[in-house]
Amino acid sequence: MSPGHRSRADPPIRPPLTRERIAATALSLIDEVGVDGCSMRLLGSRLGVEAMALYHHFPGKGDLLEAVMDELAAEWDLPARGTQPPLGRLRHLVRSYRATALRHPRAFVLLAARRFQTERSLALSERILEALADLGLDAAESARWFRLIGGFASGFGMADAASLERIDAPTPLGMERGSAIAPYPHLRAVAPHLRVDKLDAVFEFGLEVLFDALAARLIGRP
Amino acid sequence: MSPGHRSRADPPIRPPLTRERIAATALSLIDEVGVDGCSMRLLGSRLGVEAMALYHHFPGKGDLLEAVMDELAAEWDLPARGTQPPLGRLRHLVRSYRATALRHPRAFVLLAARRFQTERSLALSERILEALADLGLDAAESARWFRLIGGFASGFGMADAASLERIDAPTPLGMERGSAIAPYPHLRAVAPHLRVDKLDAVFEFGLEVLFDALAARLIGRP
DNA sequence: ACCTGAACACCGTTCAAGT
DNA sequence: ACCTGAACACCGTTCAAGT
Repeated sequence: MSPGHRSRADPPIRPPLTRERIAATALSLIDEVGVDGCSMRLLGSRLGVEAMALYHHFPGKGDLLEAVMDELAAEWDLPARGTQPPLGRLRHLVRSYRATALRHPRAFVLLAARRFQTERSLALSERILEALADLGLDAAESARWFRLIGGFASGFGMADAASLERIDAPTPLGMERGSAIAPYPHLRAVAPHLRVDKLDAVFEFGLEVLFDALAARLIGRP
Repeated sequence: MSPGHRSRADPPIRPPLTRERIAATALSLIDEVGVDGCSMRLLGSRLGVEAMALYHHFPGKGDLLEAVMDELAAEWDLPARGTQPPLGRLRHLVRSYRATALRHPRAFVLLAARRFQTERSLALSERILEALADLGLDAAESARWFRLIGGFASGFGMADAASLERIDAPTPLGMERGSAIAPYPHLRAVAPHLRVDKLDAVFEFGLEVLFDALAARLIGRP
């Protein structure tokens, strides 16, 4: 027998349990069953381990979910300062953030609803503020635009996630079905333009409005 | 003894259990302990009743939370069509929606994260679309502005709610404490302008940017 | 150091029974 | 019709025990 031989009594081989592997598995489990459906016990079984083993890598479920948020943040693309002018970088950062809602509609609520202080999330904020500073905004103006852009990206992402949820969800469709909105003529007229296939165009329109307004306020500055 | 006499064996008097009273109590319980802390058992005990009694008024917890959302919606003020010009009505509607985040920071996440199809929520959407139509926008343009304004209001409200949460929460403060943001110079510089006492000013700035942009695109229309 | 098994104090929900 | 009590199938988490 070769030196690598495993007898019948050996436990089955599996990749070692690490924070990274746990968080990545948790994210794909949330993609399947949602945040509420992602229990420590179910996650453990996905990893071939008892639920309690997870507590050797995370103090509690809150910390695990924070690691999942960092997993989302790892997908962001943060362009370096020299590669593009500030407005282009801003556009790129906002698109990158919103793309998370399209890829992980069920996990996106974590970003919007929970405090969020990982290295990568702070890095995104720093890049946005850096771009605003490069445009010549002072700290008070940057704070205003930061919250405006952030509110837009977060609110838009939530709406995207909700729209994508509905596609294969068994829940009542609401707007897409005529029934609930029947007494509301304006809702009826606008509903076709809020469909899932229009999400990108509507998002790009909002981005354009915001950045046009920002650019307009920069005219005549040193 | 008077006809209204109650013998020692009578159960204690309490207001009758109705959907309305259950939903209102659930909202104030969520204000105290958050959505996750609002269990059917705890809510029942607040109402002087076993948890299972609630299932005679709501098919499940999801329906109860929808009634809580309608309770939030009942606080909105929807101005009638004749009282103000369309832009003034829009401003009023967005302020009214965002005010919910200030009054009920722990409940606000329900509005942002859950599908939401009560009469009152549809009425708010209809009023917003009515104002946009009164400005002369067609259905496709209305859909774009509806999502832009909605994303702004929703995203901003979530940020407000998160800021208010932090005040008496035992969770780490992050930005307000210097430690986590120490390596990020722009975050450090901007943090003082993101404090809770600046929320209103920052919100009004965003509102002004959005409505200026909207008004600018209406110039020269019939 | 890493994982298991049993246990504790909770959940939402079902169901038969009470009044 | 409205509410209770017991029960079921789950939770997150603690802790002593295994290797």
